[in-house]
Amino acid sequence: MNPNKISFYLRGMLSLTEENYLKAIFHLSPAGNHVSLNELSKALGIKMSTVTAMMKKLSQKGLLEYATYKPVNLTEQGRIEAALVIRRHRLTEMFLVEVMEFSWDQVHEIAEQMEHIRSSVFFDKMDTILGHPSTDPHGSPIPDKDGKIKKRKEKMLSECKEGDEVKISSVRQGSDEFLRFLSQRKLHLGLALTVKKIEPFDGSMRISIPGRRQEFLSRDVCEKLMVAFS
Amino acid sequence: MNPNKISFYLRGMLSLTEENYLKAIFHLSPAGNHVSLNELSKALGIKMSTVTAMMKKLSQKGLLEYATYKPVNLTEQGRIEAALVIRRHRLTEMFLVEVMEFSWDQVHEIAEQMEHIRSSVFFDKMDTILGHPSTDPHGSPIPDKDGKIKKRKEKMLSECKEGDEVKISSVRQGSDEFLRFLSQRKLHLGLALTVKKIEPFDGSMRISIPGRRQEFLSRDVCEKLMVAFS
DNA sequence: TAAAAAAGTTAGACTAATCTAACAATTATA
DNA sequence: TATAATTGTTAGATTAGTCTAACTTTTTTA
Repeated sequence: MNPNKISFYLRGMLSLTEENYLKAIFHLSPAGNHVSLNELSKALGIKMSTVTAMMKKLSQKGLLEYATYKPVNLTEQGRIEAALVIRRHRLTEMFLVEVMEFSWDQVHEIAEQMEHIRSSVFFDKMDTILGHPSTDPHGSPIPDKDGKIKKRKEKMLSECKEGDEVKISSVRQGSDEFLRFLSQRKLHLGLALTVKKIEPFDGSMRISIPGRRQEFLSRDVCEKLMVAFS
Repeated sequence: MNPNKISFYLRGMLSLTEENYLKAIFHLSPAGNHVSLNELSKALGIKMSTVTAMMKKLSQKGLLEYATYKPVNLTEQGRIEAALVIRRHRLTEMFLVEVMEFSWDQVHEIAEQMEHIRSSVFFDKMDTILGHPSTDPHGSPIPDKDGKIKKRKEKMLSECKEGDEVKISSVRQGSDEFLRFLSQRKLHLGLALTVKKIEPFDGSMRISIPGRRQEFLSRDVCEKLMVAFS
């Protein structure tokens, strides 16, 4: 066997591809609900037939529960493995932003590759350098070394009611375009805001931010911004 | 195609595996001489039949020159590609040591994986942070962005000190007799060796060569062997 | 509820990278 | 130089991950 490949299969015996499937399932249902193969297929950009085959394999390995014509869900072990991939991804993003001074819209692609690096010392070192951060640059929680994730009580901004005082805690669906928009409007993580008015006909919001004029956000934006009560 | 894989084939269209072959050939003959498939097979830990197949493929891609039963050598393009892999490897090693404070013996394995990351900004950033270093932590030169490598000054083996890890880079005064001696002792160009002990009274050396027993070389021999830091 | 649409499965094929085993060419050596 | 050892090649098989195409099951909808 290629010695370069050996290291790829030591920890947990998961291939890069398998890790990506687990991660995708986790992201499609962070709460641990069942995920349809169709969703998964679309999320990964891989044909359903291939996904079916992989589900059998991962089920065989005890990482998820699968029965024909049924949606899948991760086993405890599968969730842990997925969470560890996400841990590496988010630690990397944090490292890229905090230590290497990348902007937060540049880091995803790189982290996508680095998350598969086989070296626990490497990620441990990042963790230490960063002072054991609890979230990544987008505000998403970083799972701990056992794959446990602290639940944050956050919700979509669109679920808030008038008068709520909240802080932007994370961003759902962080496409480059959206991140650029946020940056342009100076809507950064941790920003405190108050919901002033919700337009009933289109769900858009008028919000106030200390030191600024009131601003409007479309329902679309409100559904992508996650907030927590401060 | 798997979108995760797409990014793997953008730059230069080389797979991780192909990059590893090019790198290995380069390391076996930094000076650009021919490399036998047997050497390559051993260096990579891959069976000769597989190596033969890959040589055809890389030759097809214009990265090396290959004819059946003949040793190979890299084309200009092949050398550049190899040098760029090595650039990424060495920049990474330097970064791991200088910025992340790893010790020099921990970094190789990690760099081995990071060198294949597809992101020029990532390595550019490392380069900037490190202040455009010219060598890695082991003293090996870092190729520039065009794959050009500064010629290293070689010196007589006799000028080395204990602990130096060098490669035989050339031979001074190549009398037939001396060349025969070298061949008999299997001291060929490119051979990596470590200076273990220098006898103060006669300048003879005890050296170690991977995979062999320690050997002794007289001062005479040490003055005729030119070496470079690998 | 029957027909249509969507989701899921199976079979068969392909590619990259590997292997083993048999054979061929080259090089070293007795 | 004949023979042995080493090096290199070819053919055929394997594995992981992917695909297309035909088919089946489940879900939606008219």
